[in-house]
Amino acid sequence: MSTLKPEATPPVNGTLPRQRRTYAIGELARMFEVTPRTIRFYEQEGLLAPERRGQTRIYHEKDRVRLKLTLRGKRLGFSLAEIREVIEMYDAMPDGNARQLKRLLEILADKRHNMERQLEDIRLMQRELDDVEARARDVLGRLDQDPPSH
Amino acid sequence: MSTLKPEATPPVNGTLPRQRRTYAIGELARMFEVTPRTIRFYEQEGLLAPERRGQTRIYHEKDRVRLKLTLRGKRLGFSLAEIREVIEMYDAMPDGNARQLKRLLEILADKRHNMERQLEDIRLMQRELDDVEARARDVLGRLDQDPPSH
DNA sequence: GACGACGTTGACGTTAACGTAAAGTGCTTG
DNA sequence: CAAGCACTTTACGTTAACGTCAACGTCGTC
Repeated sequence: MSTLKPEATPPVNGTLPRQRRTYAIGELARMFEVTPRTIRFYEQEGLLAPERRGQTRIYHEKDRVRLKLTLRGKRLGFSLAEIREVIEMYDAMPDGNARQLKRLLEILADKRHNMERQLEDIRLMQRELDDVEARARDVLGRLDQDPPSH
Repeated sequence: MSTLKPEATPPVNGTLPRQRRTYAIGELARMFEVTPRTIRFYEQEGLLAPERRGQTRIYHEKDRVRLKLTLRGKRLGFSLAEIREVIEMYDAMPDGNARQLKRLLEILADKRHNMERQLEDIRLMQRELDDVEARARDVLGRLDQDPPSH
């Protein structure tokens, strides 16, 4: 990111520039501002399945994306178990039976509903914040022009 | 909500219709679909401070609003400690000093920033869901017209 | 070849947010 | 007045999501 290697001319082919295909656990951890412990824990919970080179874990683009999605899900209040459920069903999709797929659609509809409510919550909360901020500024202004006798 | 009491003519005065000013803990719990234990816990954590009639707690409109805001905050991923901090500062606002008020504004800005990110997260997540759903429907359709030999 | 940075596997600790169970109080209703 | 129901406090239990620590292996490099 801050290393100034000229990198020659960037490959202008149609596919993604596969310049840096793998990551070590520490790299990934710094990228997303989590600890390696967290990443290992997510693997233990079935959210990641990195390659192994001997003992050490090797993360590819796919794993990085999964981690990103996982963390986004977490910020939205989903539990790791919920996230795993979706990920597992997504992976099993191609040869999943109809029942499983319909179950997946149900789950997705549920998440969607959840996020609709969150959107509404955010709008309401933003109004509250606006309100509180206005009052605070009001009081502050009054303090400025009429400082407390104390 | 579904009780069909005629209620006489609703009071058409300017202020709020003060028909039902207080609530018992169980009532409030049912209203918000939480347990009484949760409500007591929130009190213990300094989020509520209901009146007492002898031993038992009496909740007023103000308490109900606080509980509503608290639960909304929780759905947005705020911790009870964070919520309490804002509530406390809000209560102490009228006679808060400038430093406290500025601190409050900082906190509010922070929450706001948080929610901007959440909005973005939700938009991204909704796209993911759209994508996953489309794939699922695709596979499902294929299953319908060409059932698996199994 | 010692050192430091990074990686690994257990295993136990910690925190938030309640759940649950015990034991008692107070009203009102048959 | 006994039963039942809602409320109370106290206290210990539980779960999720990691943190922390020990003990060890593996590089690169000075």
